[in-house]
Amino acid sequence: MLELAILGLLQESPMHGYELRKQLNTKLGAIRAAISYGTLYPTLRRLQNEGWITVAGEAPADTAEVPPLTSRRGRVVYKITAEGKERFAELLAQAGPETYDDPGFGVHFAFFARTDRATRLRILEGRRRRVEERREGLREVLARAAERLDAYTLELQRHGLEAAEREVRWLEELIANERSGRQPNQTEPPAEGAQDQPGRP
Amino acid sequence: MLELAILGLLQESPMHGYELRKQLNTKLGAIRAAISYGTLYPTLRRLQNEGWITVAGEAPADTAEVPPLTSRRGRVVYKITAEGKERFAELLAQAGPETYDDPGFGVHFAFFARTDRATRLRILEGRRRRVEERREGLREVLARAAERLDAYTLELQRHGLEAAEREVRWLEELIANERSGRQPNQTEPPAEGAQDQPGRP
DNA sequence: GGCGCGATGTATCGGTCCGATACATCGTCA
DNA sequence: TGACGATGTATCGGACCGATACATCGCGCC
Repeated sequence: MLELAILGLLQESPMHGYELRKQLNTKLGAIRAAISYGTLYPTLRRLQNEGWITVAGEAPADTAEVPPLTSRRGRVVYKITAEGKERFAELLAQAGPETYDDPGFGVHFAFFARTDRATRLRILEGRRRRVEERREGLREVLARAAERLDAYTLELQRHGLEAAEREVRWLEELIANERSGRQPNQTEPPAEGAQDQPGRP
Repeated sequence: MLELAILGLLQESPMHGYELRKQLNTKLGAIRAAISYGTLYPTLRRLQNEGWITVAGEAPADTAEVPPLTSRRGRVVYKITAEGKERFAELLAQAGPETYDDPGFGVHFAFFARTDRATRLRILEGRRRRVEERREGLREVLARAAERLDAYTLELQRHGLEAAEREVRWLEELIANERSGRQPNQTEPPAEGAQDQPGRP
């Protein structure tokens, strides 16, 4: 979940916590509201203990990616390790849990550019199945228990049903695109160097 | 959150945990996937300690609402207290936290039939403001950081933006309906006895 | 000259909720 | 008789959040 996102962003460049949170929010802004520091810092420590990331003291001026901004002080810069890259690939390949409202799908999707097509298809189809199940559940409630629910609850179910139908259509489109080898939109694939190998660092 | 939903359902009739979970799932099916027992039972105990609910031993056969099904055994039937009803009204009146992806709005909405119009409008408008903020944030990312994100991440943002726009329209409609005194759909108001007083038991 | 104020930056704490798991009873169908 | 699924209660570890605390920096305003 958050572990996957952190490793994915640190794979692009080392960062300190504050910057990491900002990038996390723009990358995952469509999924979750804003990641909390009460989650971020303990998770960073856990990743450190597991050996997936290391701290790189103060921000070194020799790295062109991170402009030193002001002076050197408090900032703790995190950097992914070789084991961390393996862990990232491992997390990328496995789908999240079976629940509908799990944000794991969105996080996986946000890193689809680093995933191979077979895994993308597997995850998209798994998601589609879950949303379809939810859709059927809502339809059943609306068809069979409608008279026992008040107008507001019914309206809520209708809205949820419409959202589920919409997401299924979206997923169908994405799956069709994947099968025909196209990108999700008309944009050219990035084709930059040294980040197209999903599994082996 | 869950406390509000439990008190709301127990207000209608006493229930044991298993049945409570089922009704919770149909009532809130459009919001959350399925409430876990690891949440339900500790919450029930907490509500009991606070005095909002009491356990009613075994299922009494004299209550017409709860058919005894099989024999009397393990089942723990929960019942709301007078203080619990006050607590329910108090929770109903106050809006949830300020975050976008909080399920509190949906739970509130599911009990709108028990809320007065002013509170309904306040909650709907608060929700609209939050979704609008999220929508603006996504638009900004799509307008200003699009070239730094890959095609999949962009597609995710687009889908999130569309969902946000859609929800704003939905909320506008609901707000307009509230202002003109209509129900969310064309259904007649229930008009059953003794449950139209939102605040005072 | 100085003073406040918002952005930057790290960190903890209590609480909510989830997924997995365990265990026991009941009715049904083979 | 015995396997199986539905019913039913319960605990445990872990993920994540919201509030809070605290410190520094640059900038504008008086």
